[in-house]
Amino acid sequence: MAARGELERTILRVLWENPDGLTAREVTSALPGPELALTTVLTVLDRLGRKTLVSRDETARPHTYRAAVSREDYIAEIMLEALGQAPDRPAALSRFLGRVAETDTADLRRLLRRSPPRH
Amino acid sequence: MAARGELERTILRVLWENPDGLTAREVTSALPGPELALTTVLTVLDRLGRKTLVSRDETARPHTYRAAVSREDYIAEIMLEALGQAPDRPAALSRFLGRVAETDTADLRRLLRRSPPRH
DNA sequence: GCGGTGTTCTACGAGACGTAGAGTACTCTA
DNA sequence: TAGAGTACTCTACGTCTCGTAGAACACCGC
Repeated sequence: MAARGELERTILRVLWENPDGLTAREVTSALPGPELALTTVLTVLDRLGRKTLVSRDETARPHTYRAAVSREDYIAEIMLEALGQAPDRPAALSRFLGRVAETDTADLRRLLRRSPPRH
Repeated sequence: MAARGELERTILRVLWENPDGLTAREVTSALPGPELALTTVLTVLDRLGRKTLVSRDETARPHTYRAAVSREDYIAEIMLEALGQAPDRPAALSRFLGRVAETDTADLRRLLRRSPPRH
């Protein structure tokens, strides 16, 4: 299940940028724009928790919230899910390659070289 | 804008599987499960049209509906959009490669070989 | 025990989506 | 060319997600 709302994604981003975790109040402060009510942020953190995208450390009293998935995993997951819908995967990959930036194809080449094919 | 609902995606899939286009009634028949009301399908086709995911030929009277985006483009678009959210694109690509099937990495190698880097 | 702060419960409005009836428009045929 | 049948549009409603936050409850330090 993915974070589909704007606020959900923004909060996830804030948590990704603070790997050590933040309190709800800190998240609130870190959010751009006019400050939201603390309860609003807590509600969204709770929803993200139900989606297992955020975990919470309840040992200390102002609980600490952390992203439960790495940003890269999250993104890779979405990409995989999209690719999984293709009946013709090579075709989808081909379109993908045709649209990514040059630097991305260069990165892909490098990455594929690093982990050579186990025949 | 992506088709987020189940029915919207299913209808898109039916249209992708019938590249010559279908009438609303034909879409209705092609849908799995108990037959929906024709108006239901027409409503969804209209919504997909507003999202520019479906086009319609109005010259003949039972209008003909077609997917306005290829399945591969649609999928590549979602993948690109996800990748675009990564501040560290190579890292995201790396995770992606680490999770795709072996056949996919093989395909990627082949595709990257076919269109060599313009240094 | 009390006051302040954090957390949970409950709620509401907006928007997307599945669903489809009522009304309107078109077209074919008698 | 008028009627019948079919297709399309308009409107609508229930459900779900999401942004938003107050009210109520729990906890901790003084």
